[in-house]
Amino acid sequence: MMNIEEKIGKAISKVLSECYGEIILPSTISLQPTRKDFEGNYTFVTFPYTKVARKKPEEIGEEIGKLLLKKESLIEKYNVVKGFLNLSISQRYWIDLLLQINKDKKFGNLEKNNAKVMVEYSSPNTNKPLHLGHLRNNFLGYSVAKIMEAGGYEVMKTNLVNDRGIHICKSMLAYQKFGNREIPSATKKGDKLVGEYYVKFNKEFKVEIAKLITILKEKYPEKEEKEIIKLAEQQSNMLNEAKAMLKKWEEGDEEIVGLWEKLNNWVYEGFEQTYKSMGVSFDKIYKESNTYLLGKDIIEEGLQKGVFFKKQDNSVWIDLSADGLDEKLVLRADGTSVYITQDIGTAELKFGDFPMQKSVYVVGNEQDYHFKVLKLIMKHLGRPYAKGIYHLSYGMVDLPSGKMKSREGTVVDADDLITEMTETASQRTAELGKIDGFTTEEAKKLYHQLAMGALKYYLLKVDPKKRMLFNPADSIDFQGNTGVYIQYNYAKICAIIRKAIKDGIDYTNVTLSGLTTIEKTEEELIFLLSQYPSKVKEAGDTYSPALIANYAYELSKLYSKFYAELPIFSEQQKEKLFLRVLLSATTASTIEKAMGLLGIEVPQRM
RNA sequence: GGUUCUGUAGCUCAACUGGAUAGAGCAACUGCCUUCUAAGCAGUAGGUUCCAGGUUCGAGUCCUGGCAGAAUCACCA
Repeated sequence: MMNIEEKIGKAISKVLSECYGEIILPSTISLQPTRKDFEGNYTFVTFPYTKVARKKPEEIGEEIGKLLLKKESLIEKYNVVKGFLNLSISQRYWIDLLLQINKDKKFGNLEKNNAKVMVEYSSPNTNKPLHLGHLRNNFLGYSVAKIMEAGGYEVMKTNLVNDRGIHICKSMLAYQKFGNREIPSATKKGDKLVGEYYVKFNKEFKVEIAKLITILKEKYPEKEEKEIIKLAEQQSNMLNEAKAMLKKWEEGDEEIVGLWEKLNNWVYEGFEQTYKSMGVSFDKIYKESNTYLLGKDIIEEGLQKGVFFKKQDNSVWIDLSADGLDEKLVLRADGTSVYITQDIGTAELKFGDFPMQKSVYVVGNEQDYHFKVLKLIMKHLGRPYAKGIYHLSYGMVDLPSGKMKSREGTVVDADDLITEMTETASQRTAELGKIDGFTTEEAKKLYHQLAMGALKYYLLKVDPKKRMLFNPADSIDFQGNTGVYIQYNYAKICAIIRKAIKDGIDYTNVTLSGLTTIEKTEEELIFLLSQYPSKVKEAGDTYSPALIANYAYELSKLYSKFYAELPIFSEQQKEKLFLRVLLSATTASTIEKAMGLLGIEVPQRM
């Protein structure tokens, strides 16, 4: 099926070339949907051609419009307002288009493009539970993966777990000191338990540091605050013990590794539950404990290639001043890795596992610099996948009180938030008296769907790179521009379909051959439905679930208008009735697909 | 201080990549449940798109210079 926009574009380009003797490529022609307040479906802007044509924009519009009317049978009418040529497509075209869309089972799934993309997201630390910021990350990552899949890519979702390092040792140490053999329970998941010990460490550490600072200040009244703090940290038993623990872990000390495995497994079990309730999943999990030594061989390679250079102290650097950045350390003087060393190695590992054209990293915007550097380094090393590295950078979710700090325990916990939302969904549903005929199981499922719908939509409808404010005091809305609104429209359509089936209306095999005119709202709805594939493409090209979210809302809103405006089952003309049921069904399946790309389930009833 | 990102209605966000009179939701106000689900529909009100220049037929969008906020510029990850 040839895209109508392409078709019109070609026709316009031909007509333009004929009239004004200059070759104008179809690709340069911009065709836009006509604004609501004007008659027509597509608008062609004639301003840019005044120079070539040596005519007024209105005249060009008239001239082109007249010729198009003659040459392109799909175009039925036109009108010109200033430099805008508005074209009306025949209503029969829209009816045929709807029939086509409905038959196309893969509508919205773009053709396979034989390219692979890896999406890394979530990437939690095993010393603290998942919080609101992770929710944004996980929903974004999962959704982008889905969108790329629909865009024709072969997708691999990965999760790089940060399961080692000094921060992990901190919770291990606190557990060792104060744990009393506590184990996870029904009321306290493993990740929560370990997270508590991380907070405990920091609390104790703070007390110790405060004491040390007082003593040191007396001892060295001449020293500056900064120096005192540094000294205090050097003398801190807590910190030194944690460091010693890390060293033992790296040496493979049995007891420490055992403790590490025990705590981490608790955390994984906890995460597993949270991921499940979030509805996200991964195809492959990488652990930093396996990757943290990678990358050194590539540093060696880079040295030989002259991409990197050694300083006198033997530390290895890359000079990125030609790229507008500065020098960056890639290996310490003692030969140990830094963060970027591992990421270089991991990038290579990933490409070996899954030779992808694109590699998406869903990571917060505080790491913009890091990923810029990573991409440049891979480029200088001549890696084929360097070009495809894309940092999907998203803004932090702030609280009214400011930034969330796990260290101090001032975070909105993911599990708590989900529970709370489910609670709200249950209350709202009860208030509206909408649980008639639901079993307890079904009701429970619905509450979860609604809660997650509201939450995911809330986090995904905003442009990823914008930071957002979350106020726990006013809960996430269930009315207006929300996930629940979209789910509600879907459920309403499901009721229509159920009724149609019950009444024996077979709308799936109709030709609607007697129908020549449709209502304005119906036309608009078909038009919007036809836009779905290009939205999928655009969302994939820009890695933006927000586009899909906004589309799903617009579609629901327009359907809602249609639903209120036009009768379905009381319609006397049979073919109109069929058309409306068909339109409803197509809208429902498109809503379901779009929401699926966001990772949001839609209920049959609510 | 350098770099990057952000700034649109009281609040939360859009705006088809430079197009027509900048659109939605929340909050406020007015109607609409005896008709397919009112978690809804229709409407009213709300704007110097941070400021100042520039580019052109045309700027929220592009360029320059400011202002405000955030992140980053760690041999932390």
